Amino acid sequence: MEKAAKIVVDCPLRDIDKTFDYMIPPHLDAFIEIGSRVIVPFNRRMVQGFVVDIEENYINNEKFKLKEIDKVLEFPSILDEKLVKLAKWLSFNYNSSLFSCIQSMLPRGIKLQLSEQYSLVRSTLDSDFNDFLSKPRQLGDILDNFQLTKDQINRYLLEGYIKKTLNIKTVVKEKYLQEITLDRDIDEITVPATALRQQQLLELLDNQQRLILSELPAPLRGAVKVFQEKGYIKSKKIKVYREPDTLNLNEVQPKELNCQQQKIFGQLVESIYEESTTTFLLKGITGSGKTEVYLRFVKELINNGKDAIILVPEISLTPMMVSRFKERFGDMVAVLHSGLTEGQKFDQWLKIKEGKVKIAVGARSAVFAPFKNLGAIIIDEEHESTYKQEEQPRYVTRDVAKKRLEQTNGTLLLGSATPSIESYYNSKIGNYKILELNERANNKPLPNIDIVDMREELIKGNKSIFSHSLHSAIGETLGKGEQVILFLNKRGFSATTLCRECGFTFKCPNCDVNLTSHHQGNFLICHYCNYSLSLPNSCPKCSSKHLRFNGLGTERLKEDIQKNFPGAKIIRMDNDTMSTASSYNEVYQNFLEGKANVLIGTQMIAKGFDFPKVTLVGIILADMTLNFPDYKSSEKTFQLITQVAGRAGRADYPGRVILQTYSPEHYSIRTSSQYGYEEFYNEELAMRRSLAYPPFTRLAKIEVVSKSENTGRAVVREIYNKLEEKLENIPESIQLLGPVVPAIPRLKNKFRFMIIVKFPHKTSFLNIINQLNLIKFKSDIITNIKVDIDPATLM
DNA sequence: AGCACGCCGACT
DNA sequence: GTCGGCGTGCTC
Repeated sequence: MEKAAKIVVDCPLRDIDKTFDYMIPPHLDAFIEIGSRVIVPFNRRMVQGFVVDIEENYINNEKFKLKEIDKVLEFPSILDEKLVKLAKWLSFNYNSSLFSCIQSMLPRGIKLQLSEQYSLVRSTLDSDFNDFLSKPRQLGDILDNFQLTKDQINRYLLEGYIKKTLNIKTVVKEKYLQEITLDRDIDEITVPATALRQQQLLELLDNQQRLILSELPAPLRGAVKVFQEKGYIKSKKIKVYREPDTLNLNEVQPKELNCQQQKIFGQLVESIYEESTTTFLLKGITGSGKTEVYLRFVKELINNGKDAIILVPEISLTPMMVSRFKERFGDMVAVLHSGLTEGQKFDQWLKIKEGKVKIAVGARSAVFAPFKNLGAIIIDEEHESTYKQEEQPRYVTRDVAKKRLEQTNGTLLLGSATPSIESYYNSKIGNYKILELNERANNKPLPNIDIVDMREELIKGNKSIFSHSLHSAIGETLGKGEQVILFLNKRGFSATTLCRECGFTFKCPNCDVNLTSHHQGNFLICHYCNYSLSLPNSCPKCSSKHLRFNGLGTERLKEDIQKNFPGAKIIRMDNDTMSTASSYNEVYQNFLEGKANVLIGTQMIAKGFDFPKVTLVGIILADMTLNFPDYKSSEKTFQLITQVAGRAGRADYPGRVILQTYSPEHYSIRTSSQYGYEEFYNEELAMRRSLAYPPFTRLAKIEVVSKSENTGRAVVREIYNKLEEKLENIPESIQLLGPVVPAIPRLKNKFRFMIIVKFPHKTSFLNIINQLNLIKFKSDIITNIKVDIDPATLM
């Protein structure tokens, strides 16, 4: 009786989701489990792989003998069985290769670089060759130095002159420090009176007992060497975990919970002891103290011996959340997000894996943090679209979290001031339990939102981008020494640049979009492919000199503010000004300290900011997000307005919000200005129902991207026909739409074609799409096929 | 992805 | 004849 293992190999294959079978040799049997990382021979070379299944009674076929697993890399295994199970679920549900799913669960730095080396076993007739191979050499090295062919090398191998060994290198190395301590009684050590450095070192060692070699100044390291030679000291390697920078931490006493918070806390605590998974939706207005509830809940989990994961929507928000948790839980917290260095990521992951921490705070991929006894996952700002992974595997974090928690009967806690339509609907139909916080902790009312109809301003003869009321409000606010935030969801100077005589507009040569002007209009840049061009003096088509900037971006807004309010000190915050990782924090500090009094920004200013002196928020043009050609644009607009409005009046001064729009009658704008989530939800849900959009149906987006327009069109047609044929015999109603031409048909010089599928929640569609093996429709290397299940947008 | 095989043209 | 160009096919 023999054992075999199913293994996913680290090798991109045409047959996207194939596993390969290998024998488990008896001497490795004790170390191989589901989730083990192994090295296997694969088509004349060695590759890395993961064990995803073990077959106990494998009968080896004489005709087709399986190869054996060569090495096991870690024991206990790098992934546990539960995570492998989750990877299989991911692979099935998001039409992704099992390998890509496993990869997304591990830090990239864990990857190995394999290379083969040759060394001498017994002497050949060529003495130069013998000398050369006295130490291990790469094949390329040998071929460069000797007139040998690969065949001749292989003959040497066969005849036993040389041998091949596998060299395994990790991309990221674990970090160690040298710690030195005295190895003798201090009285036994005599240092010459002239040796100043040695005396300093001895004194330091006497005072501090242990010293870290790399922290000593260079001259003292010389003295360390002398001591080492004399045997006065011993040194020891100590493992350190690389830590990301954190904001300044203060000792913080837990805040008293108010009545609402207390009640919610009670319900969360109850769920810890339940033998099933509960999903809670915590709907709490800005400033209602959601984080304090998270902190208390996590404390309770830890007291029960469980681990917790806290997810935040983007990297810039992690430092805030991390410091809140570190203040309360000290070094029980690990941080995981893509802004860390490879080494930091690796070490933070290792700390979790080794059970050294109980809490992980991070971006979406932290949902896979390798805790053994996961008690809860908290998803803060659950409605954010950043929780959708846009690369393979294209998962929805909320659904992955739920699936993962089912393995340990853990609790899923979704928090938001403006829950996604899907989540709120789920709470209405009883899938999630709703928890509500509608009192602000400081009892301050939410700021008033005044809508200004920009059409009327135009009729009144006001052609500027500021309505009368916004203009005077900015003046007043600045006059009182208070601060203003202006929100505009478009970076750059102007949206389009056109010729006033012939109507020519500047377009990107690679994408079907207009170029956005930057740097006072001197440069034209494509926001999709970064193509840029300096603005010519005249129209390329008719040579007219009358070029005009149309539409408004943050850059021009800044210029206009400067013109209208000469005393204003302005900071701009958008993708262009946020070049480095630290700039976010810099802007935050500068504005907080009052070094500027106007903050202009795109949606990145909508979240997390807490400035006590901001009393006015201006939304320059709410229509910008509203007119996005996507079924979620109303929802996004509502959420953005609510969030941005929440930046005003956070401390002692009352705040106000002025919202400028050309469509004040739109329900997103109407309801958000009243903080009417329920009204918005009802209108939006009715719309979704009538048009058959989520949550009433599920969506899939199949996108064909090709350098050749004709190939792309042909491939999408072929897929459509095949799908149509497969769906014929299915009783459930699955709706195929397309092929659809997307809003931007050409991006980075590639043509795009889409098929949209609407399918029910209980579905066999996933089976069908997985069996279809779309890769085989791929006719050439210039055509790509992407499948996105539950996409964040249909664009 | 890599690695070998094979089939064709350019050269000793 | 044979060296090497890269198109094609396979990987338990």
